Amino acid sequence: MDAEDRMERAPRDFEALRGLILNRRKELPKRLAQVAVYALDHPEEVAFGTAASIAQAADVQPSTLVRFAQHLGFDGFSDLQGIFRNRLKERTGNYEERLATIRATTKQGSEDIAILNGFLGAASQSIDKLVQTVNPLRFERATALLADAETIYLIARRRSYPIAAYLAYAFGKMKLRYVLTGSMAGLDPEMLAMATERDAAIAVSFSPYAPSTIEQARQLGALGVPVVSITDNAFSPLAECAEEWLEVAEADFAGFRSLSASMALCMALSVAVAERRRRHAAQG
Amino acid sequence: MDAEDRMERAPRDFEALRGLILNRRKELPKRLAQVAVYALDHPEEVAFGTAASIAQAADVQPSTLVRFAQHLGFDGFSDLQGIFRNRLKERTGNYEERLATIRATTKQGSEDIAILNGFLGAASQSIDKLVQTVNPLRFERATALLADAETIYLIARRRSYPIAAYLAYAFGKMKLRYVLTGSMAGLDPEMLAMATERDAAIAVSFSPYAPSTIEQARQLGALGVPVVSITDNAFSPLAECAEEWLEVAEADFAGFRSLSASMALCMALSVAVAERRRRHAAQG
DNA sequence: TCGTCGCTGGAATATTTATTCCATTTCTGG
DNA sequence: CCAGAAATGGAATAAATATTCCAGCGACGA
Repeated sequence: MDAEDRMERAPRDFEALRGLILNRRKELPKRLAQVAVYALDHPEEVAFGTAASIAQAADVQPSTLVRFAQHLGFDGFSDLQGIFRNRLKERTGNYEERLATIRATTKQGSEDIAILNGFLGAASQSIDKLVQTVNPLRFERATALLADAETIYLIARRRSYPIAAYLAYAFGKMKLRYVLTGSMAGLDPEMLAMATERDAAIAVSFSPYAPSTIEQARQLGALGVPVVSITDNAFSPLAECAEEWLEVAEADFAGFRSLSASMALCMALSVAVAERRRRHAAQG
Repeated sequence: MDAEDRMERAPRDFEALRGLILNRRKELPKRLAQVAVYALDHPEEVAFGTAASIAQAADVQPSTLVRFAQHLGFDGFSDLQGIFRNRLKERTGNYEERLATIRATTKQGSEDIAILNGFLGAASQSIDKLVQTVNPLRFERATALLADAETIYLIARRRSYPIAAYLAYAFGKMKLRYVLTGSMAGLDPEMLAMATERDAAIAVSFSPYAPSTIEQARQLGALGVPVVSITDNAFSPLAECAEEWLEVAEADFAGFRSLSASMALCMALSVAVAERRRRHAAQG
């Protein structure tokens, strides 16, 4: 019975395994479900890791891995792991193949896929470019400046607004005090008027620059509030009026500029600021 | 001397290792040369196999493998095998190249720069992974589904909210009718109740899933509104309740997951939908 | 031709890694 | 609320795997 079950159930290829896990997902006990999620989320780790390392990463006991495998009809964990390894083996030769497939698909007229590939390409390119061109010194100065601030004002409109929204989320998570402008119509000037020299601001805008971003950055600058700006060009009005500025040149596809590099930069900026404050707090 | 040699010689990445083996090839004793040839010829076997299995395949003794590794400056066979495994893990386009650049920068830099490089690396990796794993068919179906909708409801909270904010911007630009949820406190249910089968929705959420996103996606699903969801995992509640779903596995740095790939995917999705409508309008 | 030195095979050992087992906890149905 | 069943954690055990060691072999120089 048991052996028979195993014969019948244990899938021998990854897709079947994936399907089986997906089906069983709901009827799986807590820890086994945890393993299921981890396994499908981190197939490489499962393929290469040891039972102990995977168990630790998935926050279960090694024995749970074995039980999970047996539950699915495998002999043991090693048996299950074999499926994950085979998948990787098979896939390795296929990378070029896959790219070719994508290209072929594109040519044979799926415009949707062409667009997707275009944007992925643009994103990839933007990040590469940022890696190459980022000025480390400026990034450090910007971080230091923001780490010293009491409250950080976030200024971004239109296309750049998602970046400010992300910064707001991250700052909130990390307990850094911030104020997001542009949320309540018409009240921004009053809110910004309360900023002091001990605060700071992040202004984000790319050509064509949103007038209100520029205006508010200038207003804060006039109050003596140090402004860190993120923009696309040394001649940007934001570069002029900011105490410190960072350049991000996003590649575009079909006239739509990527946001990927700016997003990565801002994520790094927020974490770096939090980290610096933590260090500072620990020392002082 | 011996230890010093090891320090200097043992390469830490596959390309360097390959170069080293190629250089030494001629001055290597017979059996070790045999291993060298086999290793470069069957890197997958070396990555996955055990010392015994590889030894058998290469027609040498297991101890020869250890000697080979040590000869090259590694601690032992396992150490050498690690290089082969990492290569398979990281094998994605020009990713290795990028990482090399990043590593070089990181060494000479401060912690701030390390953080920046970490996020850029994660972004890069996420995008590469999306390129490899995206399901073109699903992307097309999602596009088609959204192109047919009258109004598109955008559902995303917390970390995913910036993505919805971007979609709102893009849809606005392209004159696609949309409704962004979560803006006015408490009125979402009433707003969503007005959706019909002729509309559609995009729901975005990553683990840990925001409860209100799930709830609203389910509410719309129950009304017969087709939902396209963007999530990180086949087990995501969003994958279950959606008519069509797209998987984005974002890499993380220091526990903060990148948004770059999701962003690129959504940009592509919005443009593809607009483009499809344009085509359709031209035809019909 | 002999002795030395490095290479090699293979067994012995050490180490790592998977698996099993059982006491304890957590569910489930009455 | 209680019994019984299922699931779980963690230590004990078994299995596998890598590494070390050494005797024998073969090349090379004296």
